[in-house]
Amino acid sequence: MAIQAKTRNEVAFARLRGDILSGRLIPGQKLAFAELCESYGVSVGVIREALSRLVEQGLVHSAPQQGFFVTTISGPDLVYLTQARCEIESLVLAHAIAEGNVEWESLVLASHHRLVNAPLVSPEDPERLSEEWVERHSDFHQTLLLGCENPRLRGIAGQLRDSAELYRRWSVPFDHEGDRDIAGEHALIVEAVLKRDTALATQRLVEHISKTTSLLLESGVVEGAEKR
Amino acid sequence: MAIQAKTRNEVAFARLRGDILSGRLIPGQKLAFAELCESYGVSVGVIREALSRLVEQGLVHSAPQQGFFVTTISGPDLVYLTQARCEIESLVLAHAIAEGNVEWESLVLASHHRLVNAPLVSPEDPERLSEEWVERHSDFHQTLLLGCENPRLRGIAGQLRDSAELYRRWSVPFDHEGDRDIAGEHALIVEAVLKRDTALATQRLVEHISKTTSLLLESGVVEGAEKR
DNA sequence: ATTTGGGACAATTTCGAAATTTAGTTGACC
DNA sequence: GGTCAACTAAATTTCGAAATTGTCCCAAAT
Repeated sequence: MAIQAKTRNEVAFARLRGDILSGRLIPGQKLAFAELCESYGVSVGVIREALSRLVEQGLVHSAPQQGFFVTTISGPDLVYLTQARCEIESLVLAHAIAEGNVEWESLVLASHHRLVNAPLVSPEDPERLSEEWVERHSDFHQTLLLGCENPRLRGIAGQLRDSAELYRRWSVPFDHEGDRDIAGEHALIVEAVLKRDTALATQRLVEHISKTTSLLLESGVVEGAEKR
Repeated sequence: MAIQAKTRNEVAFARLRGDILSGRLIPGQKLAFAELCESYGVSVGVIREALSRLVEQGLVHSAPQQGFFVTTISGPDLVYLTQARCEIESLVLAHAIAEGNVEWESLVLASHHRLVNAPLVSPEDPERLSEEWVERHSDFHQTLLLGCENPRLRGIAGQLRDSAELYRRWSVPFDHEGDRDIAGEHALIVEAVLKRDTALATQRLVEHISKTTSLLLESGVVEGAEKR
């Protein structure tokens, strides 16, 4: 008896979700059933169910009788998303600083250490962020908010962060203007969090989030991508 | 050729969602396929897809190989949900007051007027809120937040309000302590909103949301319902 | 030259049964 | 008398084809 605790639906959902968040499936791309069925080795019903769940998460868009597509990106949406993230992640981080215990502080330190010791750019393509760094970066920010006791607030913040992952593929690892230090920004956030300085921590988090969006908008790559 | 713009999936989803939000399907209840298929006149695949979407909305819970259930309610969850609603709806209302135009003010007045002219309790059962009032009450609160330009923030607030509908079935229309005036609370919120007094409006909104939760927790009906 | 209609093709949507798994019950054995 | 195993029954999960709908191309008419 093979150990198959997870249903085929769950694995298809997890894999589809991973393919979208990692950028292997790019915004605007059509998600055809025939192709996905063969690729994942399951029937259309399983794929439909997984896609429906992703629609509700905002990662996939469905047009009735027309199919499913990876949610498209756009400049205005990025602005809205960034505003929402700044305000809500600040709120949740404030809760975390107020409610988090020593165990949480340890987790923050640990996840930050893992992030620092990850290569920023991919070995094979120095123009793209490494998958390892993206994974640890996501973990680090999620851990920052883990001190907040309210699971509803944590869930909402995580949902917004997932949506933002759609844009990460287009982020440039190097700031060509030369005046950015991502690692330093993370370190400053950790410092303020451990000092329990809520105002300083939220301010630095907002600047960190805003900076990424500003550079992305200025690069003009979003407008180029949304034409698909 | 019959005009059927909506797929069977969409109608099943909408109807299931309505049945849950209106309390016809109560928290903890099992959602068996055979029953739903006959009731809605569709096959299992359609039901599965609709249920999967509702799972992602937090209205339905799924246990692999075991079926789907209406999300259960609990005291702790109600506390978390209320805290999240207070903080996020305040945030969105502040945006609405800052960004909303005259057209939005008109919508607020209109939806409030419709709410005032709806019967509070059901004609056949004076112990329960009327469906008409619940519908208009939901519309009123949604309209309040409609002035916020950011669709992401509006969506999050609406999502939290939907989750709170699971608890509305257990709300008592009459405050047996006798010191509550729901209609008055709504009027005060409208007044503060039209005066563009952000601090006062958000304060009154928070008190309005908190009051409902307090009465529900004090009544002890939630602990009785979650035992199912 | 543009538009309108028909028709073949491809894709999504829906169905109903087969395959798996879980829950409940009966029986045998310690 | 209690525990465990196997069997039965009911439910979920999965599949693959049928039905429906949208898309595209081409021909005919304005």
